[in-house]
Amino acid sequence: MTPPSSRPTMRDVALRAGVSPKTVSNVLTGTAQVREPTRLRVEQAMRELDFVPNLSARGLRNGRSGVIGLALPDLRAAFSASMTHAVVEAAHARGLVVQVEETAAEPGREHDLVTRARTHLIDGMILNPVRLQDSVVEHLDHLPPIVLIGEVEQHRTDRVFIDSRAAARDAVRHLLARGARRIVSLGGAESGPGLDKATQGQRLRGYLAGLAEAELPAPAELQTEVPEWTIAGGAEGMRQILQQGAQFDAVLAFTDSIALGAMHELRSWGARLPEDVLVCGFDDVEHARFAGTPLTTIAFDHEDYANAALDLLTSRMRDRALPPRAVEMPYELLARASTTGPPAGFSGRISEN
Amino acid sequence: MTPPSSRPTMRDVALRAGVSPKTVSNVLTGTAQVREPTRLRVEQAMRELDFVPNLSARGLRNGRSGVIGLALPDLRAAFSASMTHAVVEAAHARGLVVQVEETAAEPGREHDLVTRARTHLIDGMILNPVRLQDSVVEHLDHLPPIVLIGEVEQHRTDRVFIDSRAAARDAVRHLLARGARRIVSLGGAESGPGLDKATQGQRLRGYLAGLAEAELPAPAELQTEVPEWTIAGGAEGMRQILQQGAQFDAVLAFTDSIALGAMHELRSWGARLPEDVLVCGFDDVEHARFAGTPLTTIAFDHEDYANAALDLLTSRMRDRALPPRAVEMPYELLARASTTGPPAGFSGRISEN
DNA sequence: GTTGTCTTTTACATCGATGTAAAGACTGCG
DNA sequence: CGCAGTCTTTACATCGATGTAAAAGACAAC
Repeated sequence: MTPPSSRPTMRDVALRAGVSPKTVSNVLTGTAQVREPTRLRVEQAMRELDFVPNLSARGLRNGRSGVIGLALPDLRAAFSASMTHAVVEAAHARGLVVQVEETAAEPGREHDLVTRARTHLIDGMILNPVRLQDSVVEHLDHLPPIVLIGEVEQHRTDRVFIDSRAAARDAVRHLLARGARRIVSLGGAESGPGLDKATQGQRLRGYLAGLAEAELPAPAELQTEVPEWTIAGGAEGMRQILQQGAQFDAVLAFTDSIALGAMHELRSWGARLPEDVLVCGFDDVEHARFAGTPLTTIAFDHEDYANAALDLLTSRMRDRALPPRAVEMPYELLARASTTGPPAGFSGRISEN
Repeated sequence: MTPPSSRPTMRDVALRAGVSPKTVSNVLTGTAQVREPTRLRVEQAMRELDFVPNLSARGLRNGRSGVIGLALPDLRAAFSASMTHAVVEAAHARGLVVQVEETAAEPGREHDLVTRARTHLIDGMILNPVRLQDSVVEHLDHLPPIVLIGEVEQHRTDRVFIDSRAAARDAVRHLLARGARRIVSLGGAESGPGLDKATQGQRLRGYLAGLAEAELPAPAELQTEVPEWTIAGGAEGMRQILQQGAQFDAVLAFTDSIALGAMHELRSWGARLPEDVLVCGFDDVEHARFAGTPLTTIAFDHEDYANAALDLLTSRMRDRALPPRAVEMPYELLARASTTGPPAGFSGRISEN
C-alpha cells in the first residue's frame, strides 16, 4: 500500500524547473551558490507546485526534526499555561516547534516520556520534573538533550531554576513581618522517591528554614499536601486543614493556583482575606494580580525563564559535549493585598469574630 | 557531515538477533507472523540495545508521523489551557502526540500555519480559528486533515462547536431575567475579514438577538472590543467603557478570562458584584468557579469537546474522502453568584450609592 | 522419498531530502 | 585562443523503516 501522498516533491520541482533535485535542495538550504536565473526558475516552480519540503525526510537525513518537547505536570495549571506560551513563543523565534506532553496524569508517565523521548521525533526536551528519579538521568547519554526547569538537585543535566528555597524563606519572612505566626504550607502531591529533590521539596525546605530562623515551631498539622497543583487541588487541601480545625493565620501556597483555591475555600468558611488570614503564592500568573483579593506571590519573568531554557537547549543541541550548566533566574516577592497584615487568625473549629 | 546518530537501528538489532532487518520490522509492526523463538530473540536484542524506532524514518515511509497540531489563539488564556489539556489527553489515548501553535501573536500566523501545515510533520490539525479566511480553506485538498473547533460559518471542513449564538442569547435572557436592562458585550479583538464568521461574531449576534427579542436597544457604546482575550485584555476593555462613563447594569463577556478581568476592573472602580453589575462569561474554566465572586458562565464539557474533535480528525485521517461533518456539543448556563440580581447599575461617571 | 502447501525469512526497492564527489560551464588572464 | 581556477550542476549514495516478491524452510500426505 503506497501512501496517498500526492504532494509535490523536490523531484517534481526539479523537473518543472529543468534542473536536478540537488539544485532545488541548494536553493532551499543555501548550501551552495545557485545562479540567479536558475534560482528564480526553481522558486517559480516551487510556487507553482505549492511545494513544501517533507520534514520527515529532512529529519531522517539530517538527524534533526526541528521539534522540541515540553513536558509539564498538569497543563491545566495556570503556571503551565504561562510557561507553555512563553516556550512556544521562544521556540518559534528560534525556528522550532513545540510538542507538549503531560506527566502528572499517570504515575509512570514522566519516566516513560524521558526514556522514550527518542521515539518522539524530538531534538530536545524541556522538562518540569515532579518525581524524576535518578535512574532516568542515568542513561542520559542515549537521550536527546534535556533541560530541566524547576529545582532538581542533580548536576548532570542543564537546568534553569529560581532559588525556590530562598524564595519560600523570603515569603515566610514576609508573612512573619506582616504579623503572621502560624503559617500553613500548602503544596506537594504525595511523597515518594525523587519528590524531595524537586520544586516541592525546595519550597518546603525554605518554609521550614524561614520558621527556624525565627525560632518558631513547624507543627506537622500545618504542613499539608494537595491532591494536585490546581485551583481545585488547593481548595481541597485547604478544606482538609479547616476540617481538622487547625489554628493558623497565614498560608504559603506552593503555586498561585493552589493559593487561589485556598483563598476560595477560606472565604467560603467565612474567613476574611487578608484580615483573618494572609496568603502568599508562587509564580505570579496573570490571575494572581486580578484575583478578588490580589495575591502576594513570588514573581519571576516567565519569558526570560523560557528563553534561558531554550538557549541552553539549542546550544546543547549544537554541542552535546558541553558541561552541564545551571542558570539561576532572579525572583522577587510581589506584595499585594493578600498579605496586608496583621491577620486575626482563623481555624475551622472556631467561627470568626 | 554524517549526523552523530549513534543510536541502534533495526539493522543492529537484526544483526544481534541473527535475523534480517525485515524480521525485526515484522516483530515491531506485527505485519507478518514471526515464530515464537525468533520473536523472543529479536525482542531480547531490542532490549539489550535499548532500541527505539526512528519515527522520522517510519514517518517518511508510511506518510504518517503520529503527530497532530493544535493551534489556539493565545495559550495564556484559561480556556486554551483547559483545551490543551483535554486534547493532549485525548490524543494520548489514541496514541498521538500534540504539537502546539499559537496564532494570535502575529497577524499572519494563522494563515501561515494552515497553509504551511504540511511542513510541520503533522498528520492532522485542530484549529481554533479567529480570523480564518476563506482563502485558506480553498486549498484544503493540499492540506492535512483539519478540524475546526469553535464556530465558523463554512461547510468544507469538519468542525466541533457549541451553538455560541444561542448560548449568548440564553445568557442575555438570563441577565434580563435577573433584572438587567443595559448589558455590555465584551469581546472581539479587532474587526477584519473572517472575524464575523468566527466565535466572536456568533457571540455578538446572539447578544444582539437576545436584546432584540426583548425589544431592547443595543447601543453601540455598550458593545466593546478587548485588545486580547485574556484577563488583562478584559480589564482593559472594561476600563475603556468605564472611562467613557457608559451606564450599564450587566456585562456579557465572551470568555471567562475576559469576564474575570472585567470583574477586577469593576471592583477597583468601586462596583459591587453582583449588587451593582451582573457578569456572565463563556467556557466555564476552572477559575470561574473559584473566583472571588463565582462567575456565571456558559459551560460545556471540554473533555467531550476534545474527544469529539479527535474522533473527527482520526476518522478523516483514515479516510480523506468522508463528507465534511459538523458536531454540535451541548452547553448549559451555569448560574453562579455573579448574576444574583437585580443589579443597581453602574457607570464610570457616577459613583455608586 | 517426493511433491505440494503453508509458513517464515530474505533481498531489494522505496519514501524525500541532502552530502559527496565528480563533471560541466564559465571567468579572466596570458 | 587556450588553460587554470572558480562557480554550478549533476549522478549517486545515504538516512531508517517497511512493503513486495521471491527464496528458503517446515510439515503433511501420498
